[in-house]
Amino acid sequence: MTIVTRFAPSPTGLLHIGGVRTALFSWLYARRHGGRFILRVEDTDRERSTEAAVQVILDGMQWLGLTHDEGPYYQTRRFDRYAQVLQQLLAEGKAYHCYCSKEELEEMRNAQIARKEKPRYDGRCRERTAAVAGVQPVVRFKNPLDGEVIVEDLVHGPVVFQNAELDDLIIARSDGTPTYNFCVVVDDSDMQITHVIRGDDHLNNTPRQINMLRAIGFAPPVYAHVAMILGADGAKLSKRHGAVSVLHYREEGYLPEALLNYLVRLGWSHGDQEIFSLAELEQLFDIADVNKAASAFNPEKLLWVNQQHMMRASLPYLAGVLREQLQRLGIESDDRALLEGVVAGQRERSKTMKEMAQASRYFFVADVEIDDKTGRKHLLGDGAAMLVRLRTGLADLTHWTAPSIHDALTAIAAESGLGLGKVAQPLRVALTGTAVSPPIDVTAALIGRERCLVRLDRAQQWGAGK
RNA sequence: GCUCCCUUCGUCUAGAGGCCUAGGACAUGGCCCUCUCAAGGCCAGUACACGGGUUCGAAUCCCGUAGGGAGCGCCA
Repeated sequence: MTIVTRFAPSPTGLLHIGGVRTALFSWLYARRHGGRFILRVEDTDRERSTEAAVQVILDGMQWLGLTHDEGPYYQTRRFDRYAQVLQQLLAEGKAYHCYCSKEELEEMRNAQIARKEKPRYDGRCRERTAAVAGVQPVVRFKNPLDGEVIVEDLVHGPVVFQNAELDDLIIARSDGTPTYNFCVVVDDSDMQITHVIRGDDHLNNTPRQINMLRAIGFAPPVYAHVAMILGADGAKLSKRHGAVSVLHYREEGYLPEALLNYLVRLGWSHGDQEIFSLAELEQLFDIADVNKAASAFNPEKLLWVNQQHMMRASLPYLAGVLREQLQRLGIESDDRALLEGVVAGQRERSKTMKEMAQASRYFFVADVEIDDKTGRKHLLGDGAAMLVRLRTGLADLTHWTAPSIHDALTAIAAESGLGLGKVAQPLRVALTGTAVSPPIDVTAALIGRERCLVRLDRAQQWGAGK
């Protein structure tokens, strides 16, 4: 049997990390078993669905590399099919028209709540044979009155529901449009979904869906309800901490494989391993190993995972990402050698690619601006004298490479009777304008002889002006 | 209120009766390395929600309690 999974977001809000994680689980599960992964957009709520939200889903999935094998399907384009199944259910007596007014239903609910009962439709229109004049009826599914439904859940194990707890839910509104639970059932059956992996807020809907699936003659799929992701403070995820569009993480300089790695570790693990490539996950991931409990989103760990991936990724790949991040800062560069050199020098001191770009301006611009406080500390007095020595010592270097620059600097330090720090810091400030950069020899090599000498001159001028 | 779900360090997790005086990771503190900042290495502190059972033995099994979450829409 071919495994078929699906990701079925509704384009009413943002595609955030919670949705991404269930998408990842579905995608991984299909990959792992050589199955198919379907993308289905549940846009039946025409009031709240937006084109922009659909685009974020599509762009986000593409950025993450969670490619679908089928779709995207849109529920709004399948209304004919839903109507067809609806007619079939009505004809077979498995669904019925309900003429109850909203006021009547409201009254019923209030009475039940007053009696401390679970509010539910009592089925009063079940046996009605005649239409009520002037009322456009809704259609309700005839749920079994007794017996039980067992949801075979891959993460929770079997979960038992009594049919008596369930009521006859509305599957078509009075305007004829189908509702969520009904569409899902028709789609899952038509698309021959074998494994439904979704948030556990749907666990309670599952027995109803199973009953409907059976009514239309489809063997229910296997379910896996995964817990939601909580905010860093343990409260429900909100815009404050992470409920932002997944594309936000791209802007912030996270690598997609790192985000995925972080997300998969929320509720899943493989021994003591923390860092996984996508290829490894395809081999190792199993939905049955996913935890039942909700987990909190930890931004610090995401940062760490991101850096781990940065330190493992290929230079050409990261150079491309750095180039994009620099563009966001208004810096253009097509110098692949420079970009790769900067990545190699900066990746162990940057948590994100955005941070790397921000800390690497001096490699790409013509001139640097010397931070006043830093300059005063390193470029005046002994520092000023060192600038002179550096200028003469570096000007005639035969080869402008990190090793030869390093040799020249240690020679200057030795003959001055100073530590390397007294030599490197003035140079660093002169070249970068700041007190922080990759190893000074590497930094100088990347900036190049011409710009280095110019910057040394400028630094001297800067000091003279103080 | 009713139904369902969940509960190991601050956080993510390992743990499927003895290997647990509970392991790893992030974060935190200290030390080492060191031209800055990092990265890396070493060390430290901190957890089985609570109460009963079952058992020679329980984080692991059972039952309660407490706490948290979800659902109960002509929303998805």
